[in-house]
Amino acid sequence: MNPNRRFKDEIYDQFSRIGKAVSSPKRLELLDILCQGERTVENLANETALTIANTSQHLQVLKNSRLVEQEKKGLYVVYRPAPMVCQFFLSMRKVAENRIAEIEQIKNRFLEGKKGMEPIDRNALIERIKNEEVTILDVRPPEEFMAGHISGALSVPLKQLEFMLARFPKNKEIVAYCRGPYCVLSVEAVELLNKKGYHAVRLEEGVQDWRAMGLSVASGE
Amino acid sequence: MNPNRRFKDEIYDQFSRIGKAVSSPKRLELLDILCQGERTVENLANETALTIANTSQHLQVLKNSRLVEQEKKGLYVVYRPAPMVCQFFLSMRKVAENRIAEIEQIKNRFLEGKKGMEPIDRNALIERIKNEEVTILDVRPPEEFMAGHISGALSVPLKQLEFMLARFPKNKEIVAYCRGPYCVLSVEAVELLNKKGYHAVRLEEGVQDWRAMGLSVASGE
DNA sequence: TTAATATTCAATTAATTGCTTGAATAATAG
DNA sequence: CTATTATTCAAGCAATTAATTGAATATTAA
Repeated sequence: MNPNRRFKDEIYDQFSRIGKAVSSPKRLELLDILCQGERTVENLANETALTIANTSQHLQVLKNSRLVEQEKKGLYVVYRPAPMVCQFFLSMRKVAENRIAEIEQIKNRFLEGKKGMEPIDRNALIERIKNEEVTILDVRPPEEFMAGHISGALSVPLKQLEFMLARFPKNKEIVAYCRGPYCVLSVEAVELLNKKGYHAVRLEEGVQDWRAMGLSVASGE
Repeated sequence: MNPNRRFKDEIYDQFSRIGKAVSSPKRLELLDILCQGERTVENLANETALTIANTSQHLQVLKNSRLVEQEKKGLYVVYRPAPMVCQFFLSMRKVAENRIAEIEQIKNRFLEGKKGMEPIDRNALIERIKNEEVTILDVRPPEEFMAGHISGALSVPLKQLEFMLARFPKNKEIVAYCRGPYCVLSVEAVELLNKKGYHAVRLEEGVQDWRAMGLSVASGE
């Protein structure tokens, strides 16, 4: 074969390894979760409703296409996204959200009839968050909060929200966020808060988005 | 099924449409070419060494995942990338280049023994281009030059290079570029120029990269 | 050592995909 | 109206892939 043709075939074949890795919905979900912080296989299997063996296989596909790295920690194997991968994922999500109309429809159908999920003036909300005019709750599991959270947010994992309700003044508005637009933790948090008489709204952005917008992110306690 | 689970499955399923579209090496090559400017099916088939029918099918996959748009112009159907798609492609290419070591190897093997292709000080070269200290040749087909080119470059399609040689002073260094690191037009141009006694080097960056670096791009004549 | 736990491996099945071939459609020119 | 050209459609084959199952491996704790 013509060496020029051969060269191109080989190069695009390598590029397609990345594409193949992100051509499976389950692997995309795994990547999305991993962008919140490293995880064990078992943990990822629970989050995604996959069997352990299947999760492991998907993770190995991701590893072979160099999108994730793996480290053995005692009895567990911990996976984490490779550098640049979360940016790439965001870029892919952006194309999908802008180009595929079905995504908006699915979101609307899911949020239909839920309180506090109505479209709001995003920029005004972000302004109020920056000015600390609202109480911000990070309702993800505590490890994820530790790995990185919106500056000024309180760690209130969804599971503990009900027990911690008393701490929040009823007259101050509450903004809950979690992993991003397709994570439902904050949806449930806002539902609960509104039922209990708080004025709560949901912030769709996750920490990754927040960082990508150039806003302040903290980590640790 | 649990509505939360169902929501996630539906969303990531939509995301994966983008991933599936870029999971085929041939579709990636098509996208890469389209990012240089719109093309007909026949033209794309020639560039990629695919049959017309097969090209058409790939283009329809790209269309169904909303990565390209189509317009009928007389007897021809013209395809072009949808907004944001070229940025996404660059982001994917960047991950691939940084994470997949085989790409560098394939490139080195291909360029092995060719003159003027040795690794050079990229930034110094770009500086000299910006300062117009070298003659810059855009060796792509003229339509692509029209659609966008590095400011100050001359359109010298590879096919006409031999006939236009006389125009260039032998004492001024020549820099040739084409579509990007995986396009071989500039490789062939540099080989020819060096054989004819010119001092020519290759710029790996294409117009897209040039623009992405914030440098000056012109279009038209 | 043995038992328990987390992960990976290997084999199987059903479904999907890429490519080829030849026919069908649509726009234009004579 | 007919012929030509560009593109798409439809059917079929070979190859690849996702998920399941049960067994194998590796690390730790008893």
